[in-house]
Amino acid sequence: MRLSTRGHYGLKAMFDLALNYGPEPITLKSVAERQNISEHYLEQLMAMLRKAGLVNSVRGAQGGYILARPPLEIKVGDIVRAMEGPIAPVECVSEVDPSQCDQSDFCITRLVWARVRDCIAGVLDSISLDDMCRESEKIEQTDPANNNYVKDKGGH
Amino acid sequence: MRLSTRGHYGLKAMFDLALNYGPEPITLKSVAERQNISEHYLEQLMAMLRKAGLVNSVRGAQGGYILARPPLEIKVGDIVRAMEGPIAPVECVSEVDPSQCDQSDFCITRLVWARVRDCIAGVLDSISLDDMCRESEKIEQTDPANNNYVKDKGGH
DNA sequence: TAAAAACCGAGTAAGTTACTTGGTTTTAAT
DNA sequence: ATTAAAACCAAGTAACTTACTCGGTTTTTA
Repeated sequence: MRLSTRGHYGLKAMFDLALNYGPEPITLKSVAERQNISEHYLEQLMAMLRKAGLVNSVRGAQGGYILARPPLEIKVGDIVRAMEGPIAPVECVSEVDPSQCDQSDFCITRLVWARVRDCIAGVLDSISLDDMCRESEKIEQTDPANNNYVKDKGGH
Repeated sequence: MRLSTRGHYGLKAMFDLALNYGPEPITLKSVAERQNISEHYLEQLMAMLRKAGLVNSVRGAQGGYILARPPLEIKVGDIVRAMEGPIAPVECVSEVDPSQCDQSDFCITRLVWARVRDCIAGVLDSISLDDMCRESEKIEQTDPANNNYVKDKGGH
């Protein structure tokens, strides 16, 4: 019942882009450094997020990545599905074309897994990147010592 | 976000033992046949369930397996934990000794995974094998054609 | 004593994961 | 025009996991 690092890192990276959301793109290198992820590996994950339409990229010097939509409009569920595929504790209750077994109509275990799937999807789809950013600000207020990976905001 | 077949088959097998719950042990062979699981593989899964204290075994001819407790006292969560380990979408929110990263105190993604973990555990721990048996009877009443893997109950 | 059953340990093919390596292409700044 | 910074791309790979199989031994009942 584990996520792979794709989903784990994918959310970290997207959250990083949300915390640093603005008009300018964020370099993959800086995300990788802040989030402590191998740069080349994160590149592959970013490609998946881009193909899923969750981030846009800007090529060339001063380029980088930006969220394709504002943080409020991106749900954790979108990210997890992009990185891990349809939510499905077992294949026969996959959100997308579940496989049928001969007893699927009467299978009680299947009903259990369907409930698990729905509860996971419910949680993931109820949390937006914006929710996470606001949560982060709350923590920052109670303990200003931690900067939560936000790019240097102070005057230059 | 997938269970392995261990959890999948493990629940099927336990549900089978619950449907056929009684004073006599059920042979692994019959469970394997009804549930369409490789006999030798199921043997290994049964060993895990036995070590977790969820089933008792009776050796020798006419032997087999019986639930260690009545179906009402066995939750799906017990079975999944026995087969798949502690519930943990990512390692750092494992139910059992979660690994710490340097930011765990302030990590927002971690809070998301903790919520996922709690919702999964909540569903799994709210369903007992007895619940599943009752659900099965309900379906049997609406459509008597399907026998839901229950051992032949008719007169001998 | 034979058969039925659980128990046990080792092997294994295929797939997945979490990367790394070594580039090419695009673009802004100089 | 050149340089450097960045995204983009394809392939390889070591380690691990999964889902089994194989070939037995031991226990117990009929």
